[in-house]
Amino acid sequence: MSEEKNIFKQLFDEEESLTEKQQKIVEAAIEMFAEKGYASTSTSQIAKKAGVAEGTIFRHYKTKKDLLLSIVSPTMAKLIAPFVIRDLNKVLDAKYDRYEDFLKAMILNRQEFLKENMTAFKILIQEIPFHPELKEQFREHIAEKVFEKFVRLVDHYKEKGQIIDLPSPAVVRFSATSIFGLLIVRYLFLPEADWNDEKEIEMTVQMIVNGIGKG
Amino acid sequence: MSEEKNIFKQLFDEEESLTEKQQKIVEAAIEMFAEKGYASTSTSQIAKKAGVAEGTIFRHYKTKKDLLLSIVSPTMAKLIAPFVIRDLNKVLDAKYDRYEDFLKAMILNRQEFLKENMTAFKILIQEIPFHPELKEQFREHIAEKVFEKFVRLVDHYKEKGQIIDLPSPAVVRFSATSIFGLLIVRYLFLPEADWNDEKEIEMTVQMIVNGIGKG
Amino acid sequence: MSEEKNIFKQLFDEEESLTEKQQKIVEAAIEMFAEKGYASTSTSQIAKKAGVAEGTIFRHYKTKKDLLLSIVSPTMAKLIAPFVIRDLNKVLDAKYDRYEDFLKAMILNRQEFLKENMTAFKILIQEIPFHPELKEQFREHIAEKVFEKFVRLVDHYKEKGQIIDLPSPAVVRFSATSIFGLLIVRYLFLPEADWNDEKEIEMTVQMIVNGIGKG
Amino acid sequence: MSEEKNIFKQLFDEEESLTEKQQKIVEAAIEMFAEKGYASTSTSQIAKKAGVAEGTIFRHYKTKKDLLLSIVSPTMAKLIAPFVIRDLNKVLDAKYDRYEDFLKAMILNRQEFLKENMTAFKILIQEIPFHPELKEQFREHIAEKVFEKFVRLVDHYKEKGQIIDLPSPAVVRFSATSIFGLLIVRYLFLPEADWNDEKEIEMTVQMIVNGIGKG
DNA sequence: AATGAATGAGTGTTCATTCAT
DNA sequence: GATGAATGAACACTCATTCAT
Repeated sequence: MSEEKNIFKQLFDEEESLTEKQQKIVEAAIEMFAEKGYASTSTSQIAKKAGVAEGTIFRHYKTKKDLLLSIVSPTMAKLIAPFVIRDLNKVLDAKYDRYEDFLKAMILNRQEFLKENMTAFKILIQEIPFHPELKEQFREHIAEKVFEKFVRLVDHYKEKGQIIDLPSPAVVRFSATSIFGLLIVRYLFLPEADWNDEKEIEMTVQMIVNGIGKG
Repeated sequence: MSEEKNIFKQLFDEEESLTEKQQKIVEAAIEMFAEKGYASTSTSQIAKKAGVAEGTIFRHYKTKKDLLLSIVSPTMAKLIAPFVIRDLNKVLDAKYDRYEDFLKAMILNRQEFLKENMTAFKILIQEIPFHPELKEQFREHIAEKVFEKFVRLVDHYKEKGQIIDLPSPAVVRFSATSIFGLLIVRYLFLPEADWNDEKEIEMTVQMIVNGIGKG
Repeated sequence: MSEEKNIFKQLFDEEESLTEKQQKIVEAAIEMFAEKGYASTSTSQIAKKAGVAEGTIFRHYKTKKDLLLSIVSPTMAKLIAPFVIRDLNKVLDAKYDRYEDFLKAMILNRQEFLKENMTAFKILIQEIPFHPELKEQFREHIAEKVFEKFVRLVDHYKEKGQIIDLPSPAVVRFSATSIFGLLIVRYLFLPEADWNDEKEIEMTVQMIVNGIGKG
Repeated sequence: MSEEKNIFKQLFDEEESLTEKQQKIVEAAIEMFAEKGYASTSTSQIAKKAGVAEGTIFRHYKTKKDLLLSIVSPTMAKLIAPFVIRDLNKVLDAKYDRYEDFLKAMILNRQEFLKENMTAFKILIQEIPFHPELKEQFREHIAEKVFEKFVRLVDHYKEKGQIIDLPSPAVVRFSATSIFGLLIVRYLFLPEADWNDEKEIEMTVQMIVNGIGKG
């Protein structure tokens, strides 16, 4: 619980009190980390791109890694925020009768977020493998909390008779990789292709729910 | 075409003529690149782990990047090898009546490969974003050739009446992300979990083909 | 002469007009300079320890070295103060018939001073070798004026027949190093040992006087 | 015991296997450390003065501090070497009937050593206060072993009736500070003055012995 | 008077690469 | 073929000092 609070406190602290220079540093860092990777981006390059002195970076962020985490931790927190609200099931009951509707709503919602945080998200998934702290945050928040919530959610729709009798973890994995597959292809692999987003989502949800086989 | 030749030539060159020291260098490099990333692994660390002098690395590989490519390019080539054989369709006709069977066979086959080349594969997907040459190789070989072949393959099964009438690229994307989703979760996220591989594949193919909806 | 005035002016300036913050800065600086040395102590560390902003230090002391000198120069001045009074010989005639008595009185007096200014004294002797200004002050005030005065003083007691016929400079050096040897061992090397100060002084004076005394 | 071995192993290892560049680095470092102090000497300055690349320093010495210790530890070891030979007392019995003779011999011997290692010795005493490892070495080797040996030695001459009945530690301290007082004044304070070394030693020994001698 | 953000030169150290042996 | 000493540019980070508030 305190962990959760922490991650969200970081989130808001940062959002508000960023000085102008700090803002520029973060922007430059995001751009460069995404393009060349954290390890291959030097603080002097960030400083130059941000138009500040190199020392200024270290006045705001104790280390280069601090700067990375200040970008990537809040992104992870915001990414999973919709799933850690306390009464998710109530929302679902009230608003989404069908798993299909829930999926569609969720994809749209997260797509909106990713569209605006694509670069930070890219950094997040690129750097997770190299930083134990990130791995740990990922494990704790996503692999455990969100996954578990999602499993219960699938159970919920199973009880309603909407989902076939396969193990819920497998269903969750299948749903999740299909969704993230779409979003990653859409925003990371081929971001400049001409997409009809709504239709792609529609089709993806349809394939998840109905599969691609005939009759 | 010459690119393609290149990639395969490298593949076989390497396999055969590796001296003992070279073998040790490559092994050490694979282990460290996977763990800490290319940029964060120093040639001196590789040399130490391989038990050779630092200069020896540069006798065999002109640059550090050469060493990376000697690991990663053949891996990409081998990974997609089954899809670039000239008469894939004939094979399919002869052996796999149903898309389902093809999928199952393919997943099993690639799983076998990944199991033995997991570390190199990990490096491959981790480093692609940071190296234009790799991006280009990926684009040319996978995003174009393999994807295209896959699309024709889906068309093939569509004509047989086995696949619903959605745009083939969407179907391919869906199939591919579901499969890679499984393999990545299985081998990269949770490699030490207790998996019943055969059953997972079974279920995944079933979900791709039938979806998760009821009735 | 103007130098001398300077050194004493500083001495009193400081004593009186120190603001509260300034006091804290000086205290923090003394503590840290003694422990880690001038060069290895950063102004930011001093500021933090003093509980003031870094800029505040530079409002009171133009440079970091100014801060050092404001600590060390007055200490040197006070240390040698008893020797630069104009009519030392009269005092001696009036009060100390024997060299022995003079030595004992002097050691006791300087010991009192060192006990209370040990840390600043430590800084003084540690930093003298690295700062030309301090070397110069030392040379001018101690190596010349005080030494010369001491030589005349030994001559004085020689005339009284109390000191053997060795060159006065050698006698002075011997007396001085014996005394400072005691004080340095006592206060810098083994400050927390259990000392019987009076007895140590007694013995040291006895050894010096036996050494150079006449029958 | 193993400590002792260590310190002497360093001593000889180093003496022999120094490459030409390493020799130059050490020479440059000694010169600069003595002049400006360890903390105020930068590795780039050392490199420049030694005529090598900065990286070369770190090929031979893992850190800047390693370089310091490689200079200063052997110096301390050699300085105290004559006192840690196993059968010091036998030597004394055989060669020096009188404390006076022993003192004279020892001063001459150590003076010879200091003359040739003055700069390293200067660094040693300047840096001891700032480096816990050096403090510890000093405490262990000098403050304990050598001091203790010296005390027994004074006891030895006391039994022979040559030294007055004052506590041996005080006698040792007095002798030692008088001797080091001479050597420090001679070699550090006023190295370029015109000294009659033999006569100074003669006088100092005389004053010490008169001071603590019997009859 | 006091602050603390900003600076840019400088720090110790690591790097990929070269080359004489 | 293999070595490892040597390089100098680059690295993350710290420094004393300035100045607008």
